[in-house]
Amino acid sequence: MKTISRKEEIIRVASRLFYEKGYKTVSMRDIATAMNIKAASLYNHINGKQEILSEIILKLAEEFTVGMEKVVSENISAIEKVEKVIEMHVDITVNYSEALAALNNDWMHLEEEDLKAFVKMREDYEENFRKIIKQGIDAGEIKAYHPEVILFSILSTLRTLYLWYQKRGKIDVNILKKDMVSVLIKGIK
Amino acid sequence: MKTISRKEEIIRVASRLFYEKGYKTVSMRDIATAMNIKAASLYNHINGKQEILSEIILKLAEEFTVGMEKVVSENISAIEKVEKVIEMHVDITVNYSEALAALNNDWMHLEEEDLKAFVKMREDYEENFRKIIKQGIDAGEIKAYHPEVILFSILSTLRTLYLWYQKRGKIDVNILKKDMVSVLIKGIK
DNA sequence: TAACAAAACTAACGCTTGTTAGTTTAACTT
DNA sequence: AAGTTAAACTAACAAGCGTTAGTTTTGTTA
Repeated sequence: MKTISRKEEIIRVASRLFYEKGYKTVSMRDIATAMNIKAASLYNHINGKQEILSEIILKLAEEFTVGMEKVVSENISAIEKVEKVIEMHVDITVNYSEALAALNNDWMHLEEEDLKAFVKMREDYEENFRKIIKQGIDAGEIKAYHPEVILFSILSTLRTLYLWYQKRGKIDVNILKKDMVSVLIKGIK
Repeated sequence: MKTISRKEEIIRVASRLFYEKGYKTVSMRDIATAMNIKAASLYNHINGKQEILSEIILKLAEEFTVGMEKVVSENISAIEKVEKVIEMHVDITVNYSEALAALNNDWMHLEEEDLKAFVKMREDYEENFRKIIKQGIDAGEIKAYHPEVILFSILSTLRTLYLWYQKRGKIDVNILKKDMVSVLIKGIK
């Protein structure tokens, strides 16, 4: 039986607050109050505010990186790869919709080491996506728009999905996947 | 000859800093330092930090509202209306790319009155856009996906455009408009 | 040049921030 | 029941925050 540790609980509560108000606006006292303890008690479980942020963001970034690498290595067409990427985004969004806010809005508040690691992962991710699209265009599966514009359009939608997923009553995952694939793929095929 | 007032200069400098680090992270001393003056001097021109934020956001929101109402009132097809909306977004993005960061990321830090006004404008805007899409579906001009999914997909892309416009060397406005219309419209038509 | 207004300055305020040190309580293990 | 450890507590710190009051500098007009 897996019980969640106090540290994990702090991170979960912090994610929710960061989602609502942003990293800089949420104080350690805010997080503590939400857990019915005092701010100083948090330090029995974590090293500081900064650590909470990097745990949230880097763990998620890892998830995206691993997912993307898996898709890239599969022996399927470019369009199918794009579909898989979309489905991965939907899966992660559904499971971590609150943590995604920090990744999207507060990554610039990471410190030196972590910031560099995050930016690297992000760039690699985009580069992998870009390659898939180019490969699809070369194979004649995807319309020959500027790859950059296609990449931007799809990624923008996927990255903002967590906002809409929260706002409108958490639709069924499979329906959501189907809708996203439809709207995002049909336009470029 | 129109010279910009000191107040306008403060707002311009603040916009740039908010774009880079976010409203909460930027202090009045940061803004002052960027202008080579002391923080207290800012108060000769503005009433407070909060006023800077609301001037930035509400002025932009007004711009969107007016633009949308103009499009809605035109006697053209739904698809043409969507095109006009996309072009309006591109125009505003090009002219106010830094101020757009505050509107997108820091609107929740507005206070009571201003916050209510902003949310109202935003909702009205989305509702107008939604109506255009539904009208297009009814007229058979737009594919019969869920209107909400189409709305979300297009708006996400447009709202994030300011990030990409800054990152990749400020492309020519007309080319950008053409690309955006292509990618966003062809998928739903 | 004297007068005036605009816009800078210094100094300080009350408050909140993240974090630490040291102590007490609560919950298991033996 | 005694001992041990995890996790809470109180109290305080140094630094940074937005803002105010009062003063000095700067630049323009009479």
